[in-house]
Amino acid sequence: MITKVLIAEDHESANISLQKTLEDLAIVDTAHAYYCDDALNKVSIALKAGSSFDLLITDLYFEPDAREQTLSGGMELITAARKIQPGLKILVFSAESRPAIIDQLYSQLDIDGFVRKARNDARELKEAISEITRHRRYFPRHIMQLIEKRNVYAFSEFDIRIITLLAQGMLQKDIPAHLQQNGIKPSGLSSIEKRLNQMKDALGFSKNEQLVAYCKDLGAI
Amino acid sequence: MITKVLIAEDHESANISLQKTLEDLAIVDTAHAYYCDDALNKVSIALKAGSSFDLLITDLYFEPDAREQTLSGGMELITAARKIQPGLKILVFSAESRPAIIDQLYSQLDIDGFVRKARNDARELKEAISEITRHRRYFPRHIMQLIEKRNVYAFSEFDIRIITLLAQGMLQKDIPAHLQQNGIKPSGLSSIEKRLNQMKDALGFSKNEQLVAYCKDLGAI
DNA sequence: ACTTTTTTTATGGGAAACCGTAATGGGTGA
DNA sequence: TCACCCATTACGGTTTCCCATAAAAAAAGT
Repeated sequence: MITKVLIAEDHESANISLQKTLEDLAIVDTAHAYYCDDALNKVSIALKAGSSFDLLITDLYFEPDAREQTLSGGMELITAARKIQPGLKILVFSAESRPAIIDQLYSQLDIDGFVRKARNDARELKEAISEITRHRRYFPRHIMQLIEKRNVYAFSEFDIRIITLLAQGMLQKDIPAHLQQNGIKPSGLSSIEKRLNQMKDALGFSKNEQLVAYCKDLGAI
Repeated sequence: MITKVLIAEDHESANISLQKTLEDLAIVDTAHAYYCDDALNKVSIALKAGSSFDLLITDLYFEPDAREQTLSGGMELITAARKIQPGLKILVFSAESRPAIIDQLYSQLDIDGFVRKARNDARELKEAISEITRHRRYFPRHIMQLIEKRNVYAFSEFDIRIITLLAQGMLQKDIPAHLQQNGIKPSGLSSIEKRLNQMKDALGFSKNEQLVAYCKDLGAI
């Protein structure tokens, strides 16, 4: 059963609606954190006091301000929180829509649910919490579709590296030297051209600009 | 005095927190619209019934779904609503942070206030409504700073057009023909090169890929 | 150990992009 | 009308990219 919930969210308004939604579910034991570091602290303190949180609802991106933070965002918070309390359930509530990012949350950070800030987000939040209470993960169909849409082409580390360098303005002809310096191989110019051609071919593109735009949309770079 | 408020916002959660915030201000006569067209309808109906709204709180961007809409977003809604009820006060509540857009809201659409979905947005909403009640416009300092901080390059329609075409894979040398077909001038290849160079120079870039990536990050394309 | 296959790297010709300069054309004022 | 200014366009040389082919290296198979 989920009774004690921590909300990590910098937007005051989102915080308010989350609290209201939890009230509707008869969950009244809630704590709020407007900064990642605060959130981690509260998890730690509650754990030591023997009254640990059952669920952490967190955003992904926190706007930086004057207060210096060690945790840069929701992903780091999730990793850090799970480190000190492995069983903690985690529900991400964010406006993020890029498939690569959401996929990473499920596959690498092993979160229990993701609700996108969108049309019916309050209703979805209730569904998600209800699922998590039953020790199930929340995988709504439209989120799955979003993730699967990514499987058009599977970018490798190498692919991303090349496209990132291009997006940063590096000349194609200068990439081999850069790869060699970082001990990455293959590093030949022909290999880079070949890889780019394969990607463009698979996606029906003809120019590198298209690859950059596509990867930006996906959140791959 | 502001007593009757219409909220146009597709996010259920944002809607909830707005309602809560208005309740705190003892404003209980509120209506909600999850679509722009609905919002305009409600403004129109209330006006005809002699019980018009005092204030419209609206988001800028509404996610398209199955329901076909004539109004594409908050900006069009504002224009349309002011057309049928010129005196309507308008407060924009959005995550938008691009200076050029916010500036446009104040200077062209003549809105009464803008609150960005951010850290202290609920508090700011109360301040804004309080100001608007006194028939003053809400121009907090940090919003003004955002607008004035226009050191970032202001892309023109022409710029965006060119970069969009590049991101879609069109060859630079083929762009002049395309522009001529659409009756856009200048259309010379040199003019396009010049514009691209100006943009790259202003942003410290050297390659078109950087421009594409930058515009994707900005949401300009 | 040797051959076969695959991957990586090198090379050269042609296309596109880049960059400076010159020519063209349209508007403004004397 | 003419001269002038500005924006736009045209042109030529250089660099980078693109693409096909060949050589070299590495991996796999016998």
